[in-house]
Amino acid sequence: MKIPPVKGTRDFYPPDMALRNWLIDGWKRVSVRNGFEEYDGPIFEYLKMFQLKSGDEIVEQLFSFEDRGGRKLALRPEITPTLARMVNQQINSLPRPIKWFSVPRLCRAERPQRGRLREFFQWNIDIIGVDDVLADAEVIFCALDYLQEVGLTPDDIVVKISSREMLAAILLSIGIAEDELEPLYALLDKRSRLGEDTFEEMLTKQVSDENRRKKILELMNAESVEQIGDFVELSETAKESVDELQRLFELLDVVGVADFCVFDIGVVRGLAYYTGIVFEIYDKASQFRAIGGGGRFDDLLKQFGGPDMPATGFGIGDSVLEILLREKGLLDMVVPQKQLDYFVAFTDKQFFQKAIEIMAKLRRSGAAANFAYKSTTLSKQLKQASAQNAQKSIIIGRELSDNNELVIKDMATGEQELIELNKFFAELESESK
RNA sequence: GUGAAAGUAGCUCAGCUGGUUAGAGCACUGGAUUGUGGUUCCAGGGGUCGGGGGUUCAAAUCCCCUCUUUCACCCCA
Repeated sequence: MKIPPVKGTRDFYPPDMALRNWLIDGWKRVSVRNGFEEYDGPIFEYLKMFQLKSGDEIVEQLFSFEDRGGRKLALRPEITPTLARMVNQQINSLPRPIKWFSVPRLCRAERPQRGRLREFFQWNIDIIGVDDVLADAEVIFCALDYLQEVGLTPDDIVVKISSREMLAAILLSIGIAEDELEPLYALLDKRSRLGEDTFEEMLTKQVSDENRRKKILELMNAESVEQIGDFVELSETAKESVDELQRLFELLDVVGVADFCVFDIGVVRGLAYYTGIVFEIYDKASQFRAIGGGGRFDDLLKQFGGPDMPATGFGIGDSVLEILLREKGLLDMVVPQKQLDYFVAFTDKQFFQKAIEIMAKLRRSGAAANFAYKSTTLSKQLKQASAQNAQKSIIIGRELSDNNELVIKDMATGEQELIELNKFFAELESESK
């Protein structure tokens, strides 16, 4: 019986695995140089943890199950609730600010499509305990630090930034009721995809007052933070949020990533727990779905039974990123599959034992070494050496039996040199130290 | 979850107005090459044509169901 792979999952063959590791190693390296420490949690949690604060969207996409003790569990669709749980558990002993990152494997029971799978990896970084917008700037910088490192430029990607807090303050100040906010967020989020007429039509359904409607439509035209005040009169709280956004853009300019960043009032985000600054990263042509996104979730820790502590962070998934990088040609030269330092070949059966002895010695001293299982011609063995990307081949033959010498062949240049056996290993030892 | 299109070798695809043992390129294995590889040449393995059912003398080809993928909704990594 042939069993197919499960819908929306991927098999990682060695070349795929090499790429995945390259991607994830990059995430980790950049996280560390930005001052973040790695953490991880379990791949499943109590179902109710995700039902609590993530919002309906995520809950609908949960893979959930019951264990033998009747516990209702779910595979994690995101790691932020786990982060909140973990931080809360040790909050009194953790030095602030808490700057943590993780590369969790996540599962969501969505309908699979290009760039959207049922199992994927996500790079998350979070700063907990800093309410200053400086933390939001740092988080955005960190994401862009990585994206730039892999070769993406402002011509390729854009970070769209807004503030939920500001949007709420403005909407409230023009007379929108508190309970009307959520559905309105959803509509505003969709605006760019709907087209002007449809958007106005749907807005009319939600906001009956024509005056308010007009103000919202005007507000949508704001192309920069500075312009917002031109379209609507700002309340005191709205003004504070606008100032905060303005400061964020100044900071992004100071750290040199302003070229990537734009203000976009349409960015609201689906997860329910976002409170302040929110952002999403897209390819410039808007050809693919969002590469990543994030924002402030100042209430989450408290909602999970912890202290009132501000937090901000982002997530970037592996699948859209990979599609984008491939399209931009940035994966072409990446990722050598197999890196072998030495391939040990022998010219005659009589040298076989010596060959595996030397191969074992190479491995013990830290070099990656392989050899041919079958005793075949030297030609065949060198062919294998090439196929395995060996940097050098060691040929064991009469030179060894006559003069105790190895033939070292550089596979890139084809050049060969003779070196005395003990001298070779002495040099190898000193290199590894 | 809703709507639409596609599924032929490991990969990219040809064949499809139904008709002899289903093809190519790349990849893979072996040989040409008895002490020198990445090139070339030759040969070989590999497919119940996504799966199941139906129509027919005859199905990769037509019909139905199902699975998977892709696209659009939905939403976002």
